[in-house]
Amino acid sequence: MIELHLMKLRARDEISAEEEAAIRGAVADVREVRADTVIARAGELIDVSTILLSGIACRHKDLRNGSRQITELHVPGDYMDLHSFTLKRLDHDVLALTDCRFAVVPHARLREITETHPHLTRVYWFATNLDAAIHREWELSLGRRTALARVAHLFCELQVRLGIVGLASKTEYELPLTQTDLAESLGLTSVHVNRTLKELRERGLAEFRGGVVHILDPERLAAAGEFNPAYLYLERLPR
Amino acid sequence: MIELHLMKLRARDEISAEEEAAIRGAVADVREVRADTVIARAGELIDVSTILLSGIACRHKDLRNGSRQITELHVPGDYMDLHSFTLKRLDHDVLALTDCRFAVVPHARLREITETHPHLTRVYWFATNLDAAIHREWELSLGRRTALARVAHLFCELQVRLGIVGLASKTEYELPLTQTDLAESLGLTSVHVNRTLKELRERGLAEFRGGVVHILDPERLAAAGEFNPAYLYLERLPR
DNA sequence: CGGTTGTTTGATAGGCCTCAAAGTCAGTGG
DNA sequence: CCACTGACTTTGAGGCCTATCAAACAACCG
Repeated sequence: MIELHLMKLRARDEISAEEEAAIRGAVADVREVRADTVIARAGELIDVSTILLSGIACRHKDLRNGSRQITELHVPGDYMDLHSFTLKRLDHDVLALTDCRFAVVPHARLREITETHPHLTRVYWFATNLDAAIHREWELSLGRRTALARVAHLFCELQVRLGIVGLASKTEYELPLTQTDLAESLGLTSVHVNRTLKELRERGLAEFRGGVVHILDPERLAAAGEFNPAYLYLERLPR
Repeated sequence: MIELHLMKLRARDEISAEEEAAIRGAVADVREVRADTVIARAGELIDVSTILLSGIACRHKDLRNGSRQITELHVPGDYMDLHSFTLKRLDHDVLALTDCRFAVVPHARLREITETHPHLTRVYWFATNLDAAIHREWELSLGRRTALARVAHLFCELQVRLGIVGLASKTEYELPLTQTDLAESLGLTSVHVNRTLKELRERGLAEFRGGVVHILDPERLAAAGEFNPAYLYLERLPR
């Protein structure tokens, strides 16, 4: 059930059997929602966090004129709002972009973990710091990368993140998003995303059709996006 | 010495006398560097974190073509790289933008805190989550706000953050940065920042001269940047 | 099979970038 | 005290990347 979550954690550190039990024991509920459902709303006091089990979700913030910025995409295994445990409120919505299943973990149980499992606490602290590292990389994309490089970079990032939980091969993975979703992640318009996808295709770098990403030339795609996975912290170290 | 750091923490939660002692006891050293010095380098294994005592510093990431994106500005009282405690390496440089003084805290002492002070651990976890919230707000700026709104928003953010530690009044604060520094924070060129500052001045919203920000009309400036300080979590809550 | 959602293409516009040079100012040294 | 220097700011001209507006096209669905 939360196997993918454990895979993600174990890609970065060792998780003991006892810690695994604590993680499993923290889950109070599993829920399913349809695409377009708000899973956690900005501004409200929150007392649970959620682990994505299947589907794609996002964190987003909107401007008054209706334009939307997705600040991170969530893949299965991700804690979508672990940071609400200490923040108490969110500064963004968490939105299901596809139908989603997720586990619900009461903050009270996370608090117990911080009182009794220092190492697991650090592992979860790490997990939120990893989210922040992704935010920083996206700031670089949004601030400095061209449209083509942004798309290329995102496709590389998702290949790695989905690969960790067994949902991507080297060259292919499902990504059931619309071009508008991509645009809102990349700080572009859907029209320009469409043209940029066309260019990626014509250059033989990657294809995006029917909710599937085909990476045609991994090396050149990574080069086009200046993708360096260091910010995803793919090493097992004691945290 | 780390008074400003304590002010920042106490704006968000209560810190007991014993916790304060633990915070103070964690400091191993105080150092000073000149402007343009790298305080922590991306990619290296790190075993200390640093608290900014005076000056302005930043986190930044660069592209190969030399363009730079500052992902967060640090003001006195901020932990500049508390996240390196769990990440072990940084995905970005920490750079002094002005002459800076900072306290050095070995990770070993942070680890002791996580073993013995669960509440203080959560407070520090909160602090890194606050950094992430700032990253998200900057993603929104970089992805969706106009140049004018970006500058306006940044000036509002820094007024609040410097105000918390007593370094800003409602309408004025020192910000000894160049227009190039601002450009690298805002995803713009220095030329365009210059023109945008001119427009802010002509509209009677804010002035930036000689390293000082004058907010001429706080309400209209906040409106121009669509600034809502909720993402800075200015409420004392048990974390 | 009309309605809805999402994709694709075309034409035009504009915000910001690039390149270039002049202006300002503090600091330095003769 | 005044050239000289270097760092930063300011302004101008032109261009490009991406946005905007619009419409055709495709795919799915009740």
